[in-house]
Amino acid sequence: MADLDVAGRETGPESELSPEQLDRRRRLIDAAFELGAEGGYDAVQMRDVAATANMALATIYRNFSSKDHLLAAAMTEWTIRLRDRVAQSPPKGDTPAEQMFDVLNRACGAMGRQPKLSAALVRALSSSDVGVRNSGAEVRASIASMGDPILVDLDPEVRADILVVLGHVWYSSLVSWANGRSTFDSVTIELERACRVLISPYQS
Amino acid sequence: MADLDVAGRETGPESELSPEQLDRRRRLIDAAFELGAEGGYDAVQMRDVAATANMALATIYRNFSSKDHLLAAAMTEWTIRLRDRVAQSPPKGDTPAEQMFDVLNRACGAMGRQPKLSAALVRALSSSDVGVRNSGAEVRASIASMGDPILVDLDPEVRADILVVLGHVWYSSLVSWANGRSTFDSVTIELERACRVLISPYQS
DNA sequence: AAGTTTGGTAGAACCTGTTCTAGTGTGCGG
DNA sequence: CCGCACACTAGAACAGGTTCTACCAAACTT
Repeated sequence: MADLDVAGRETGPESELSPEQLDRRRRLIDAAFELGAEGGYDAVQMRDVAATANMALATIYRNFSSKDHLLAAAMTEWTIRLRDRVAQSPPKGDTPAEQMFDVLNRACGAMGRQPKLSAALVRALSSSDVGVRNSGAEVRASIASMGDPILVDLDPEVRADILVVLGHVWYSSLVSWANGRSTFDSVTIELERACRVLISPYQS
Repeated sequence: MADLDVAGRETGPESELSPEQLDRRRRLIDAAFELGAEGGYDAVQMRDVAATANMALATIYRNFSSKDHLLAAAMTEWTIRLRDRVAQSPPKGDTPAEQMFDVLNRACGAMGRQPKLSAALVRALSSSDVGVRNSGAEVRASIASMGDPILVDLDPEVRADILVVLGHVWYSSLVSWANGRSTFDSVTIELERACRVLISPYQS
């Protein structure tokens, strides 16, 4: 276990975690969801998380390196659920640009329905905490994987470039929104704009 | 002055600020630059800023609503200086995509030479503090204004869309870097990629 | 000139994320 | 059975951003 610190445990082999530890982790993430849904980022206070999850404050820090790490782990879970749900129904729209927008917008729609929680999770994603790194990468990978099938007809390199740029737009506009600098509608607008200007010119 | 709180003062008429106040503001931003250049975001501690600027802690909060607001104001200044410097020499490159990349990359190059300071400023930009809003918008406007002349031949709407998307990429990759999630090189790579995939297809 | 307003100062106090201390089981190799 | 390692706990302690208290001085009012 020498190569697994509290931050790395997140990505380490699951088998390293005992059932009790998995249960604690679950309770912690659920507590984060609960408090975040009610009052957003500021309401996710570590003492309250500990109380809600019925464990000692110090125990949280045995599982997560920081508040942001905990929230980012919650974000990872949420994103994976989202991706699976989005993947169930085929994208609407006649052109790849429209389809891509539909997929991204559906994913964001779920966030719009839980604004306080989503804003809290997104805010955590832009923390400099080391434990957050992997979560951020996983979230991005989920986003990319939602869009990948839509662009199958494009040159692989161009496709990858487009997806990466879309990831940037997705992240940047969500952070703007999560920090209260723009309305949720503007996230939609930015995504639509990006899909249009990025994908349309490549349509054969 | 009823419509000017501590956050709004930033954008209010300059005439509202007395010379003494302007001097204090100057000393504060300079202190932020100094401490940030030495030790990055964490080293910009409000008690130290106060000491460096030779004023009381509470006085800082009369001029800026938060640490992040102070750093964001510093970022605004820095960006304006940067823009003016970049505007002096014409962009290198044969195509608009290359020229745009050259401009953005020169701007980022200056940041690479002051990594701790730049990272501190960028980190502040993603704060949810209300005072930061305007600074963020101004920074973005500066970025857009650097690129605007390069794309004169494009349809104005497309041009605006491209600049906005580039702004997202710029912001997103810088935040990644500032939070230690990627190297500075990757900022360059992301910008190059975005310019290529966004602009090339629109070249007449 | 007295009063009021404005902005400054020193320093304590407060809040919340994070860490530390000391002590309590619990499982396990010997 | 002993001792040890390890995860957990309660609660104190610490750190740094932010706010509060009490006080002061210059400028403006009348």
